[in-house]
Amino acid sequence: MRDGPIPAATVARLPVYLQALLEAAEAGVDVVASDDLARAAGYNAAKVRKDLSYLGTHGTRGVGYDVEGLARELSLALGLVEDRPVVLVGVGNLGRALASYDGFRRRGFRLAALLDAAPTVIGQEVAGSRVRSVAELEEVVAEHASSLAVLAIPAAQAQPMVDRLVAAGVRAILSFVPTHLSVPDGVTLRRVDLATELQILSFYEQLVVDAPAPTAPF
Amino acid sequence: MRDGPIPAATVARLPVYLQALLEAAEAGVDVVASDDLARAAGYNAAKVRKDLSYLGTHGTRGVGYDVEGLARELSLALGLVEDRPVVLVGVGNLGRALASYDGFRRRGFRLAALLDAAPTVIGQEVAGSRVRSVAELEEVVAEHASSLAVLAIPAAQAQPMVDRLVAAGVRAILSFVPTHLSVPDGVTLRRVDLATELQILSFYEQLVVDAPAPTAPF
DNA sequence: CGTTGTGAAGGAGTTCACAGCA
DNA sequence: TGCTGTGAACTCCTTCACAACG
Repeated sequence: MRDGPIPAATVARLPVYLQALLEAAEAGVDVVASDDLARAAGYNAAKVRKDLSYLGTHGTRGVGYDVEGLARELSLALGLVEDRPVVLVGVGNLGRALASYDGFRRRGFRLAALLDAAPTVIGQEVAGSRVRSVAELEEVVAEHASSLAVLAIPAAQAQPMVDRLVAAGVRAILSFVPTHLSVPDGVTLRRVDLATELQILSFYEQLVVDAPAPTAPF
Repeated sequence: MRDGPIPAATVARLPVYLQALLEAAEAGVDVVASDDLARAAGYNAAKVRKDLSYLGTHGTRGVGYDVEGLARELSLALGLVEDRPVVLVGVGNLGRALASYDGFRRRGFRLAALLDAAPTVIGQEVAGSRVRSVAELEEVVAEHASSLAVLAIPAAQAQPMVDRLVAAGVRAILSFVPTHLSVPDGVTLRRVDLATELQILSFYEQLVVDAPAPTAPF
């Protein structure tokens, strides 16, 4: 079981397992077999067991995993012990949406501050918070002890902003900026690019149309 | 070079290359070496060359790749020859944001229709379109010949909606629903879960804090 | 008996390293 | 000479298959 670090591919699945477990708990289930969890998460049983084995988790042979206990272990592994303050930089269309999106709140994150550079936006009330000036970034990060930031600003201003966030103490950034951004070692950046996702889908959609029918002679 | 299908990992990077090439073109560059492209996209030169080789692309040895030509080839490979009509299902907080997000438009997609189930939302003007009833889904898909859909509705209604979209002729779905959804063979579904992304970041952020400093006793 | 936990096998993706060509 | 294109080596991830065990 435990030896080196948890593989990145496994880490990316842990939140999915957690979500599936919370749904199971909601439905009154209190034990799940790896196969049940696999079905709910969209993977397969072997993968589920291997993934969970990295946590040193113990299910019960012949029975399965305790839903509540496993959910607790996953939350702990992910560092979700309390509501984590997140700073959102960029309150344009997308930023505004993210601010209103209650999925963050429901899954353990609190948007502690909204920042923007535009004078017309600063001072506005968005999703129950007053937008502050990005000039106050360093104070805001310190004030809330935020180590997570969400970035939704234009590409041109993004790299300097990343550098400022890192200098201010942010250790992980979720970027919606459609450009490569560099961070130093010890800081994690994940990029979500919505148009890229559609383009990937476009590739496969088009493939299916072009390809010969895989089966059946009509 | 070309043999079997293009690896999924490569497909997921093609839009990133395309984006980098468009930026280069914007900046007046007309030839890039694999190393330049790698730097711009955040990968490495060997990966770039191997990826492009699957397209049967030919750069010029000793010189590099023609920016405009390669961008055209990538667009073609991705099926981005024209503005593709996309149907958005779910005009809540997130859906509203997606509707207003101009990244889709700028990168070759047109939100052809916005659909929702809530009577209070139907008929509203959102991002310049009138929201239509989800009851009209089948007509709307046929009308615009949309093969792509974006799904931003609550988890509870999601699977039946996926089934309806597929039955109506949609071949690729970008889902923001935080649950596993099944699609038949020949239909592609990509899931983007914003809270999951933050949870993954949380894991790494917390790791760094717990780990001993990797170098230098400062 | 049923399900976990895990070595071992297999497959996918990445990187190396260099021959081939402009 | 410089950079592409690509087999081969390597690393990472997934799946198999079964012993271990409640």
